[in-house]
Amino acid sequence: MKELSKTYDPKKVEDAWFTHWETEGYFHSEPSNKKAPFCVMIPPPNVTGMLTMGHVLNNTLQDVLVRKARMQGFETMWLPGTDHAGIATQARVEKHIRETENKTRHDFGREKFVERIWDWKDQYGGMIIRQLRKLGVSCDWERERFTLDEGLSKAVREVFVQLYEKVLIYKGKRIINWCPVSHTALSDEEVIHQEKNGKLWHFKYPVKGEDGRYLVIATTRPETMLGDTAVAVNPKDDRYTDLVGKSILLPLVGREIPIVQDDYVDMAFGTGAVKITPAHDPNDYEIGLRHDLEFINIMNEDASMNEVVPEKYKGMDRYECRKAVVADLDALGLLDKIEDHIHKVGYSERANVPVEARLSEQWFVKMEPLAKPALEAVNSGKIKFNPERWVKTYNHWLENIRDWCISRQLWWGHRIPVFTCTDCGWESAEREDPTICPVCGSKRIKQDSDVLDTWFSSWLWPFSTLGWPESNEDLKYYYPTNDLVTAPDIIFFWVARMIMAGYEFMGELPFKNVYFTGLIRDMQGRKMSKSLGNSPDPLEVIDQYGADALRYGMMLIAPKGHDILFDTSQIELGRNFMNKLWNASRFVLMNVDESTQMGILPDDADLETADKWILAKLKSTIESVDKNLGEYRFNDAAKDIYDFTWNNFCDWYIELIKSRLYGDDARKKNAALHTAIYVLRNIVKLLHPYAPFITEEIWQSVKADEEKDIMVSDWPTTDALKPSANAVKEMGLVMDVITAIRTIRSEMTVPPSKKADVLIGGGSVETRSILQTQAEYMSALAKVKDLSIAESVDKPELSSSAVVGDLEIFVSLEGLIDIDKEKERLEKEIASFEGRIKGIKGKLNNENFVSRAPENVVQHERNKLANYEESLALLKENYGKLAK
RNA sequence: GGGCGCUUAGCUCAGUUGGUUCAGAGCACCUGCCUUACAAGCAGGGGGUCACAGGUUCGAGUCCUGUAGCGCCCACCA
Repeated sequence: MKELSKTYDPKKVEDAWFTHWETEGYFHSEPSNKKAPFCVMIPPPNVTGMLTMGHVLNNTLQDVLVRKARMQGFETMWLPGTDHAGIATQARVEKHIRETENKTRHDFGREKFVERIWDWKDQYGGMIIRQLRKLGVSCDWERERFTLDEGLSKAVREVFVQLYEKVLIYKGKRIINWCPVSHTALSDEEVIHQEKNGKLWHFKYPVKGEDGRYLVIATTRPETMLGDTAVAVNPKDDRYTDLVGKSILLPLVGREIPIVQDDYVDMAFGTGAVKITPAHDPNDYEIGLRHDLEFINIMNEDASMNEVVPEKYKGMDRYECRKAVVADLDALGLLDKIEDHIHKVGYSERANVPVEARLSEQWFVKMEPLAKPALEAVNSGKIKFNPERWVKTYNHWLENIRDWCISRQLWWGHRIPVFTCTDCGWESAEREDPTICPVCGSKRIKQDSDVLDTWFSSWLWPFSTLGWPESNEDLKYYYPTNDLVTAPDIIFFWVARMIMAGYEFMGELPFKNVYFTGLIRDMQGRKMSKSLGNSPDPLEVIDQYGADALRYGMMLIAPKGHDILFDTSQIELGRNFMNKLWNASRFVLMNVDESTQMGILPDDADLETADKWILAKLKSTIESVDKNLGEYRFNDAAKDIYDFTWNNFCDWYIELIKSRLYGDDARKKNAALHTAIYVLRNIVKLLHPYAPFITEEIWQSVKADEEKDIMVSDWPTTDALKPSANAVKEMGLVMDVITAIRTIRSEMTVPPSKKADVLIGGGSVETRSILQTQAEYMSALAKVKDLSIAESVDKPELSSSAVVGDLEIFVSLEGLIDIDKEKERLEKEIASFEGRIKGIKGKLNNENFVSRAPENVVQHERNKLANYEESLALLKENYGKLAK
């Protein structure tokens, strides 16, 4: 027999078990014709990433699903991997090179720089994968993929070509979101709108040919006036009717620009006159198109002013220029007024600086045709969202979907496979790099220099990782996958697009269920972030409490899809539970000897009420865990196991069997011990998906020799467990009596060492016989010396009393009873019963209740009333005896 | 401007089909215990008008309407 240490030390076992599982090949999956598949694709973390609490939550949830499925006999495959994260990774390496070598990417050139990123990736990247392993997650590590690896790159290229050929990918000159730090275009989803306190500047624009007459415009972006090519008013605005057709002499620039009419202009906002900068604002761009205006780009890639602006402003940063323009207009007497103004400013998701609207040529995916099947799949219920409310968000986005800007002016990523001939202008997207132009035969062929948005590879993840576009066994077997677990903040970036890609390229849904997690916040409700320093390092938490404690604690506080306020102290709960389980196991194992058989249930004839009771509780626990996990109620299932283990098994059952274990009757001892082992085996199995390490460790001591490791064992069933209503009822009674005695003892501060005589009177013959049978339990658990049970008993002179239903209980407390305390106790009890009785009487006196409520409900109230009244009578009687 | 969510004990939160202890858990607090599995523990206890106002119902923490506060998402008002 294996001796367990007194406190559980996760450090001693966790790494060893992980290595063992990996060596045994438990993580790996291959298509099987005997088993049904269960497949989960990890949301690939950024290759630059470090493990956060968000990852802990997300990956533990997946591991719970996966480990349970594996135990249930599915051929289970959880595919891990990382995302190349274009902007983030490139920026990281650029920073690294700037800091270590004081160089920029341009010092290297494209090819060399990309090589440097690969070097960096090999050296520092994928840290998060190693960290995930510390968490114990059971991914198929042999199948790890990277969005920029060869296979996935091939899938990306195939998809691009297909969409290009269907003209669902096109190149267009548009106003896009431009990040002035990363120097690239961004998609709409990569822009975060933040509310800011800004100003609304009112400028006087001189009307040409009308000396001293001005048109006052209002703007939040003074610096862009250098690129103004019109002023617009609403056609219905009669304040300005006479100005239409006239023009403005643009101050500081001297350009003559027209005054135009456009419905877009809101007469009620500002002055009703708007400056139009078609190259720097999406609305102005539309107006520019409608009125055939000039498009003047006044900025460089870094949002500094370019050479088309007047000399003075050239090279200025946009905000520096803003100050200068305002000052200069003021000096000219053209600043009318400045108002405070709250407005939304778009920030670059990655670089956290305001984005610039920029007119440029980019590649787009036409989304509307892809959205249709994706909408249908979710709304028909083929794909289920948990919680369901995210369907609305999903629908809203897809119903108003806009084309996806997929080109990025970066070097790190999948290069756009579009080639043009410099001689004849031929252009095409190609699966293989062409060497000569198929039209004119020229060898002067250029590939587009941009790369694709990172999400353009992520949206293929559920099938590109399985080898698509090659057809193969993996793809046939594992696709469509089962569950996707992800945070709701990437519902547009990723979830919706994966569904679209699934239907477009595979003709089928990519997964059947989506579980949206909550966001992890700190106790003040703030998002966890590096800059706030409020994000605990999961590895430190693991070091302190163990991976199981972290995982289990996290699951226990992770309600269904709500944000989570996280504090490390909450993990203590998990740690305490692991230790409790450890010690319960230790206790059971201390009683094991060579004759003990693991995994058998004793003969029915040998089972005592307590055994039947714990087995009945186990049965309902297994059922509840199954039900809750089936509904993605991870926290409820975790709580089921906790309550059963701690409250039923440890606090009651183990205490109840001690006398048998310590006694001489081998048969009784065996029944108790084997029941305890049976229950414990089921507990560790139920808990294994949540806490894989400790359960594997304990399992080794309670498994039969021929049994496999717990990770690949069978999920608990209730097949061998019979419900036992009698045992539950009987134990309930015994536990109530024990608690009543304990309460008296505690309230009278009887020292635990002191045993007391107890008299129990009243009740039915049946009740008394139950108590008589279980007398030993009461003696042991309530520290009773002599116990007498009779139909009627006389209250001992110096005693304290309690009432349990129609039973009265006297605890004889010579020398310890405090009459005043006892009086107070009973008065409180009496008041409590009187209150309850009053409530029920009120109900039963209500004619409507009696006539309209279901019979069983009414009957239940009547029973309750009768019971309470009986209890009250006994209480009053005893109180009367006390008073005299 | 639309949409979603939250409000239950001092704190963090459960509460699934309206009705069996449905007013709960953990932490914190109070009392007593190093009782040979566990002080990361054991036994007992105090503590809440379920945000507010209406409504439906025999019956509402639970369903409906409205209000307030907080939070999030989406949207081109300069």
